[in-house]
Amino acid sequence: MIASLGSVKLREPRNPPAVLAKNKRSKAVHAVRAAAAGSPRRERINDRRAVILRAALDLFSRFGLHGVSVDQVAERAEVSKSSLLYYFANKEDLYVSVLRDLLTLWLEPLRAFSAEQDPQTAIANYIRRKLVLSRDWPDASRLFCLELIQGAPLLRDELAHELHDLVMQKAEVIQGWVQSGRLAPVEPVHLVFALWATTQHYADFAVQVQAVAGRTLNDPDFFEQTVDNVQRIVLHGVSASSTRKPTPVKKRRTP
Amino acid sequence: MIASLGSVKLREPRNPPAVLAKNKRSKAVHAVRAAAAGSPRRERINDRRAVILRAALDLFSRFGLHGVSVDQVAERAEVSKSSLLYYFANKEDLYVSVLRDLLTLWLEPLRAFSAEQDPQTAIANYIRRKLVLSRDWPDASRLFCLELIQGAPLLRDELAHELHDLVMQKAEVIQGWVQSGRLAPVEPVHLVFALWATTQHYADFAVQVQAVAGRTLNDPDFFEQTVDNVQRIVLHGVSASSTRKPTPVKKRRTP
DNA sequence: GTCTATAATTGGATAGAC
DNA sequence: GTCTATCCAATTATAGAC
Repeated sequence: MIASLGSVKLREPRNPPAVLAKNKRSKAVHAVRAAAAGSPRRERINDRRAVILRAALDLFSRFGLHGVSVDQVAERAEVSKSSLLYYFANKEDLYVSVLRDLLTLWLEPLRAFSAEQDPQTAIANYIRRKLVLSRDWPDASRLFCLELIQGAPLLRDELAHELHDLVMQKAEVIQGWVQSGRLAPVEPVHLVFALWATTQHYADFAVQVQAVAGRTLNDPDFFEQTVDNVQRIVLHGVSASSTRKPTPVKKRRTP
Repeated sequence: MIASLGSVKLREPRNPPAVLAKNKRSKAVHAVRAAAAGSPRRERINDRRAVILRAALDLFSRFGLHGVSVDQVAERAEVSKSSLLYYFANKEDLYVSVLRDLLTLWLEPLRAFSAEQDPQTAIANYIRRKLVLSRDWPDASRLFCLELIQGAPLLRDELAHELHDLVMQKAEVIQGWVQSGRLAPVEPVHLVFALWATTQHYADFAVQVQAVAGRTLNDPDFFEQTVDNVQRIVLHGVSASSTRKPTPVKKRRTP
């Protein structure tokens, strides 16, 4: 099994741009594992691991577990294959290690919901935060999406517990907002799904967004336009009869 | 081609219901190759191709191009590997053949948008139609999603033309609705994205939906609840101040 | 058109030197 | 901890009989 990168990107040259950088926070994420670091030696080891994890995320998010060879990850991380297999027991261990780090990042914005907040503000903030994530870590979003689509065999347990519990807990908060009349009647889980879907879309389907809109979230103007529109749609809907702040749409180029 | 409902139920035994039928268009699509069909022999060949394509969709949508071997597709289609490779030049040819059929199906609901419609009805209908697709062909949705996430190397051209043109055309329709005051001010592409995202979510992330809500679109009650909630959110928003038809939420179990 | 056998390659994982 | 060399399983694709 397994395939070469070549077979996916048919029309592209080998050797993708060695750019990774960009993601300065990755270290923070992996610091979970670094736990009781301290000694400079530990640090170096964790750096090494972090570099490998970063490379793995980059490749797995684009080609999937089976679309990437251990060799390719090693090459991108600039370590030898054997060295990589010193840090991670095997390919799957590497893959799961990447995924675990993502789950925390992924669920973070939802945790912010709490009953005492103003629901409209909470939702507007959530949308912005999630779109920031989609902009800054699109590959994290994509890898998570890939895994979910394929039935999340490696995350099933976490989904069934951690995620389920969190959503149920927040569903109660939302339900409270509805019952107190501060939110229109809506089934909480569907609101959560709508929030996830509309925001992650811009990361997961960046290619499609680019094809259709000509821009992605990396364009600051498009980013703000997106935040604004998603907030409007979810909060006020597109129905003309809806009461809404009379925020006229600025004349914007839509390529 | 097209999918069986079976692909959602992940823990089931091999050999899904050999049902395919259902989509009579598959034959028409492959008729490209069949050229001047007609003879019963030609028909049998196309059946064979269709069975293989069906099996391929089922597997590719769950494991991706690289997660499935030609042998596995052959086994599921109940033909020998060599026989499969008689109908399709190679693995990639098979994969692309599956994808091409999907694009049409995928874009169909959007084509229905036309200026003379009432926007609210058009959007409500779109949501229902797309959710029907998500329910009945979840693996079609997923395979398309998989391909898009990975940058759609094999669909890039179609995306850049067919899809781009269609969306631009419908964006004008939406823009017209906004300008005539029949729709709240919204940037058309973002509305399109929101419609896609919220509806496909239920197919692509069926595992997550199952984990969180305890049900999927296959449950008729949950299906109607989903249609209702997505329509509300997109049309009227969740903001309590919105004018909305006073449709009280029926008391529903949310496991 | 379909099958069996097999060639040719890829890629995960390990052994063992340094 | 890191590297080179290598083993071995899995897979794509083809050859050639029927």
